[in-house]
Amino acid sequence: MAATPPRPLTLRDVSEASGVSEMTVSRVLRNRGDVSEATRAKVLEAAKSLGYVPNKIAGALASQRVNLVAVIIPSLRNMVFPEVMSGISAVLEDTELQPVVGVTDYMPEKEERVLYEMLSWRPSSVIIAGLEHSDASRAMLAASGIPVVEIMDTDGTPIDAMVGISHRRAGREMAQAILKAGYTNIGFLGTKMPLDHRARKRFEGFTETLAKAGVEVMDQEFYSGGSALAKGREMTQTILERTPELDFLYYSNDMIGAGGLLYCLDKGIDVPGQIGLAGFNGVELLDGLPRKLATMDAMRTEIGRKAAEIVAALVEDPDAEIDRIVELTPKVAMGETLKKR
Amino acid sequence: MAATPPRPLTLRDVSEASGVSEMTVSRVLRNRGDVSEATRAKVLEAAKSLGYVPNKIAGALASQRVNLVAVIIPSLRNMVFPEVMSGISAVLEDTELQPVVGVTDYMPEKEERVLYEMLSWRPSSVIIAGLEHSDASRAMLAASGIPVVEIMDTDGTPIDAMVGISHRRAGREMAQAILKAGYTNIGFLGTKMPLDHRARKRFEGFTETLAKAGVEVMDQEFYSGGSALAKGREMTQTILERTPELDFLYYSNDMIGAGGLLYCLDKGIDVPGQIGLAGFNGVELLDGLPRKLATMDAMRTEIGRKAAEIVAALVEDPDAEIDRIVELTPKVAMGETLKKR
DNA sequence: CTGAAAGCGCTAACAA
DNA sequence: TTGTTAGCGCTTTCAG
Repeated sequence: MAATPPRPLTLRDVSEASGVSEMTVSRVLRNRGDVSEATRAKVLEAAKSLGYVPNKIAGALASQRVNLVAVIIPSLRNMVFPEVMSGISAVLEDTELQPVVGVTDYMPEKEERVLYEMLSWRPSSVIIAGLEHSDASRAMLAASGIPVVEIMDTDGTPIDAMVGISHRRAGREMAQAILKAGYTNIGFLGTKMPLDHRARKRFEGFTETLAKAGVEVMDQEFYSGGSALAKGREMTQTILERTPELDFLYYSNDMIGAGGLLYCLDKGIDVPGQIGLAGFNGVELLDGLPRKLATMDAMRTEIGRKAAEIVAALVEDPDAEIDRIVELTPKVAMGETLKKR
Repeated sequence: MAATPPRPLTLRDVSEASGVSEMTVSRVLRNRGDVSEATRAKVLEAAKSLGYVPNKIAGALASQRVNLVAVIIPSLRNMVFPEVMSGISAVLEDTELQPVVGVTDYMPEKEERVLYEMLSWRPSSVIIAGLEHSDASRAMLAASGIPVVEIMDTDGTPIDAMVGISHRRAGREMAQAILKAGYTNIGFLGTKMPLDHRARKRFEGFTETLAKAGVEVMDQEFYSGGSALAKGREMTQTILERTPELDFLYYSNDMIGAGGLLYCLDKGIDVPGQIGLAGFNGVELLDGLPRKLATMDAMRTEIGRKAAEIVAALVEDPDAEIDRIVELTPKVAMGETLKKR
C-alpha cells in the first residue's frame, strides 16, 4: 500500500486512473449528459477505489451555482429554532438544496457578521429569523440578489418574502381568552430581552387588548439567563408575594410558565381556579407536566416547511408566482390552566 | 440610481471604483501585507459604497484554505448537541475558524452522505459525534488528510483524536452508587435505539457492575418518539404495574427520568425512600423540578470546548504536540432521588 | 458519446 | 508599497 498522498485527489487523478478524460469523469460523477455504460462503470470504479471526493469549491466557482441555503437564527438552545430547522430540512431533503446554519445569539452585530460570512459563500438563498435587522444587514440582503425569506414574524414589511405568525395578534388573542375567562388581575412574566422583538410584539398586542377592556397589567417580572424552569418558579414566587391579588399570570414562554405551574402546585394554589396561567410556544417537550399549560402554538415546524418551500420554488425559478407573504394563524390552546366558561 | 446589477460584484469592480489594482484591493480586504493608509481608505470606501461582499469560493480555491470546521452530530432536537455546539462556538469564536453543522438523524447512511457533502467543501477539520461509523465514513475521514476529532465517547479507538467521557464507566459508577445506597430491585428505562451506542455502553457498564454484585436488572422498558416527559410517565407506570417490587429506576436520559419523577410524585410514591430514580445527562433545563433528579453530567459544553481547542491547535500546526485522547470524568450527582447513606 | 479549450474570482509568488 | 502573472479544480461551451 502506497503512502497516503498528502495532496487531496482531483478529477485528474480519477481521469488518469480510469483512462477517461476529466470532462467525461465530471459528467459521470454529476450524472450529466450521456455517457456510455462502459465508461461510466470504469469511472465510478476508479473514483470509488481512490476514495475521490469532488471539490465543490472548484465546482461552484466554475458553475456559478451553490446548493446552499443560509439559515440564520438567534440560537440553537431555544427549542424553537431546532424545530424550525426540522421543518426546513424536511423540505429541502427532497431537493438539491442544503441548509447551513448561522447563529446570531440575538445580537444584531453578530447577525451582521454571520450574514456577511454566509453571503460570501454565495448561497442560493437566505432564510433569516425576524424582520428587524441592522441597516447594513438589510442592505446586504437586498443587494445579494438571491431569494430572502424572513421567518417567525409577520408584523412588518419583508425585504423579499416572509413566513410566520403575527405576534401582536397572538398577544391580542391570548388577552381575549383570559378576559373572557373572567380574569382581571393580570401579571406578565418574561425575558429581559430588549432585542426579542417577537416577545415585545406579543406583549404590545396583549396590553392593547386589555386596555380596550379597561384592564391594565397589574405587575411584571423579568429574568435573564439560567434554567427557565427554575426561573419560572422564582419569578412566580416573587411576583405573587409582591402582588397577591394577581389572578392570572401570562408568561412569555412555556418553560417559565411550566416553572410557574410547578410552583403554584407546590404551594397548593388552585390552578386555574385561584390563579390562571398561560405561556407561549406550544412546546411538545412539556407534555407530561401534572397539568397542561394554556399556550399558543408558534407553528415552528410549519414555518420552517413553508419557508423552505418558498426557497425551493424561487431557486428553481426566480420568477415563480408564489405568495411571498405567508401568515399562519395559531389558536389559543386552553390547556388546563385557564378557566373554561 | 442605476438599476441593480444582476451580476454579483467582484474584486474588479472595487478595483475600478477605487483606481487600485485588484491585488491591492484584495490585500486591503484581507488585512494582508503592507498597504498605505491612503489606498487602504480609498479601497474600503469603494468596497463599502458598492456593497461588495468577497467571494469566498474563489478565495478558497485560490488559497487552498477554508476556514470551516465541519461538525457532524445526530440531532439538534436533543438538547445535548446544541450544548456541545455552544462549547465549540465559544472556542472557535476567538479564531478564524467557523463551525458548520451537519445532522445525521442517528442514521449511519445519512452520516455518510452528510460527511461526503461536507468534505466536498474541503473544511479545515471535522468534529464528529461518536466512534461508530460506517467503513466508508471512516475511510473518507482517514483519507481526508485533515484533523478529525470524534466526540462524546471514549470507549473505543479514534481515527485521529477523541474527546468525551467513558459511557461504560458512567454506567458502572451509577450502578455502584445505586448498590451502595442499598437498592437491589433495579429497572432500566431507555430509548428503543439500537444505534444509540452511548446509551448501549452505559447500559453495558451498568449491568456489568450489577452482575459483579450478583444483581440483575429486574425489568426493562423502552420507548421511541413523542414527548420524553410524557413517555417517562407512561413507561414508569407500565414498568411499575408490571413489576411492583422494583425499588430503583435507571433512565437513559434525564427527560424521561423527570417524567418518571413526576409520575411517582403524582402517585404519592416516596422518592427516594420507596423508589429511587436516576437519569443521565445533567440537563440544566430540569432545574426547577419538585425534586432534583440524580444524574450524571455528560460534560457536553466541556467536550465541545476541548474538541474545538484541539481542532484550533491542529489547524494552526498539524504537528502540534497535544493530547489526542481526552477523557473527561463526570461524577454522579446524587440529587434528591437517590438515598444517601 | 467524448474531448479540448477557456475561464469562474480570487490569491501566491514574484517583480518592480 | 504596489502591480503582474499564473494558476487553484472544476464546468461551460463548442468541436469532433
